[in-house]
Amino acid sequence: MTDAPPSDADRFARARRKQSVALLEDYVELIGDLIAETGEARVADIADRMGVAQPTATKTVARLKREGLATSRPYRGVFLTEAGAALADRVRARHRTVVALLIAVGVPQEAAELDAEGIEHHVSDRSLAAFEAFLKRD
Amino acid sequence: MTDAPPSDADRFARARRKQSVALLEDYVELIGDLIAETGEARVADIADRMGVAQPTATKTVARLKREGLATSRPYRGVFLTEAGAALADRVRARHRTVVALLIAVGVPQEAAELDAEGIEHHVSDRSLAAFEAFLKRD
DNA sequence: CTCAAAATATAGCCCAAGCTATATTTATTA
DNA sequence: TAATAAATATAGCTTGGGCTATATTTTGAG
Repeated sequence: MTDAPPSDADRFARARRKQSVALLEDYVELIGDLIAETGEARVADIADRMGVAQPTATKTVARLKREGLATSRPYRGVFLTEAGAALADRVRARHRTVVALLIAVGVPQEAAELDAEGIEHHVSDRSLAAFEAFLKRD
Repeated sequence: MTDAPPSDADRFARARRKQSVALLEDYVELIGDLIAETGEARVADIADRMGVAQPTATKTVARLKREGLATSRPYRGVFLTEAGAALADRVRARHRTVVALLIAVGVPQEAAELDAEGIEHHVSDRSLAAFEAFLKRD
């Protein structure tokens, strides 16, 4: 009996854990985007694109550094570590797949892009694989 | 130009708002379930099913009361207001639809039930309608 | 009916994530 | 190059949602 069905408490705990990394995923993806677009990720731009005040972005970047996902020096731009860059790639790919899946089942594009922002963080690898298989069908 | 495409900041802000009501939705649905199953919703049972400590459940119930979703008297069970019961019904229906949609696109049942717990809170009415239409197809 | 057990409430702590206001540093321009 | 503007950091506050420890109330057994 090593795999009894997960209890409600297990499911809720899992959703809480996913939520706690969601913000880190968003920041890492955004930093990767900014570097790709403009060559650097400045705190002011991160704050602007995330829709938060600048000190909020500074604080979250500090958390990214604690978690080994980013580096930065005072008054300078933010960079991703290897782990951060790898996470950004995975998050970006997953985001695209979620949007495509939503559109494939009939969700209008704008709603798909809005909803994907919250949904993506809760899509497990198993679900992601299923989404990809579904999108490849004829 | 009343409907320019939502900015990144808009999308993130929207996801943050959805997240802030997610916990209330879960509690309200659970309280409805407990009342249906056992005739009453006790704080200890809520805490157990949510997988949190009892004072955490007490505090969240207080927030439900502030938001007009539940009522309770000291040392007594928790009840839903009309608004709370209506929300519980909507949440329960949406949860079922999300699980069914995930299974319909090929997600294994267990993964579908786990992932739905986090996904459901970010599914807009437009997406929900699309899911229902998709599930009704031949 | 009393008293012990169970349930609930309260106090007080932590951390994350938001904010405003202000200090500090870097960059630009006159 | 000195002064100003822009960017970043820091301080300190709020709220939400966790926790443990403990007080209080209700319930149920003898």
